[in-house]
Amino acid sequence: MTSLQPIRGTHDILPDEYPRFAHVVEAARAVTRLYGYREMATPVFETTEVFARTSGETSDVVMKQMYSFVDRGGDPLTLRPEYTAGICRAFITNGQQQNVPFKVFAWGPMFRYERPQKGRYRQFYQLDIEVIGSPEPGADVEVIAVGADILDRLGVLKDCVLELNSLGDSESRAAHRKVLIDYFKAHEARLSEDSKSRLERNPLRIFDSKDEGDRALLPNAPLLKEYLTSSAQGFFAGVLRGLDDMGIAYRVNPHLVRGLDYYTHTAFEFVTTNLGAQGTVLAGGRYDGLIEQLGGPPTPGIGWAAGIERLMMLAGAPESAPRPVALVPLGEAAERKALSLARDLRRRGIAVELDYKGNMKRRLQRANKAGARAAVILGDNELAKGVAAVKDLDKGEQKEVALAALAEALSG
RNA sequence: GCGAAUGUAGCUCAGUUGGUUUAGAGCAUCGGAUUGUGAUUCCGGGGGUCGCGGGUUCAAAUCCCGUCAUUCGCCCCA
Repeated sequence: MTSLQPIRGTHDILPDEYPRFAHVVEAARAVTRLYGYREMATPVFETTEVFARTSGETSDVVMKQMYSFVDRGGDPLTLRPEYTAGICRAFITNGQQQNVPFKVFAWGPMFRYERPQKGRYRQFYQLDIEVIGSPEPGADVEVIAVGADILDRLGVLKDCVLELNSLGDSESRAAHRKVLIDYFKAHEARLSEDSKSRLERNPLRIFDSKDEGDRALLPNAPLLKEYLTSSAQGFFAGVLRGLDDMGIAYRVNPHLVRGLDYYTHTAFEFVTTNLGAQGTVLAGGRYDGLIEQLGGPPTPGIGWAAGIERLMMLAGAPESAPRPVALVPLGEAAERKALSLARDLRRRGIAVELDYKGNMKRRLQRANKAGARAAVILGDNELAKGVAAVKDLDKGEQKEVALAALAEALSG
């Protein structure tokens, strides 16, 4: 099969659409810079181990969503399904322990083998920030604030709700997990099929279930928050206090869980109802054990990821690019003169459209379509006088300008 | 992985219960009216394996089966 169809779940970003994409990245870049984050990038693929070990062997991402393959050298590799693991790997292998807190911003394509639908692709783009090496609740607050500010800059914060929860430390989670499984096991017959499979995998997920039978069991189910150690409780209280101090609105959702196993303490997501079934716009949490799992020294971390396509769907159109001027030479002498003239104007920072062929009518039509603000008409008459006819394409007014004064006349 | 809907020109769509020998429209595109002036108008041109494959029929864009893709939902997630 040599079909030219794009791979399922992939999509092209054509020039008409790209400014919206760039607008999202620019907003994130600007805000993260204000908070002292530095931009970086990592490879789009890693050894499979990097993702398998960190995301959790039983997570959906590892079990069925990874694009994995064996390369010619026989190594098992995987296209990154998320950014955090790769950045942590980079932190370790580049010896950045001396650089904590390691505050970074990154963006790029991610790959997940899923059924595509609105706001969900197999190759999609994410924004990502991480703070590695800060164990304080203040880091959680800052990371959330960065997310809120980016959403605000894009004009979508007002359509989002920040939900958060504490997943506690590993001690809290282990204790709770045990009671929770016992509780649901006792009522296993009433659980939905989905929840039965969630039981061993990620019992917390059952709290999210939409199934009637599952929901009936929830009121009496043991809540994680009752099993939080006092230090975990204190940590979460610190995060909430910081959000209050910053004036960031939130809703504590005791049922909030994350899909990746490495999260501890704070888990949060900005959700919207404007995206159909894919309500999550920006989500993340703390992952204090992750670096150690990867083979690094015990190092805390926190971060989030946001789907660029989802943000594009919510955000308004960016400001349009500066309008060019169109050069319209008539005749061979003028066409030759136009080459150097166009280059000179461009060097002075003026965007110039210059067609390679066509009569005047044709070129003016193209100038119009290119959104040009003015046409610079250059024919034998003008050349002889050392001027150009500059036509304002909005007003329709035309006047003669000396070639030497052209750049100045067009800068205004 | 599961369920449902939809695939006709570059785009948006029409195509009546299968039946008028070349499958239509608008927009877009190209050319001309106007070889030195961009809205508009007028005239004309190009562009279609009717998603793909098979089947039923005298006859299929239309009915049936399969397949691929898209969309929506479930699962899950950004």
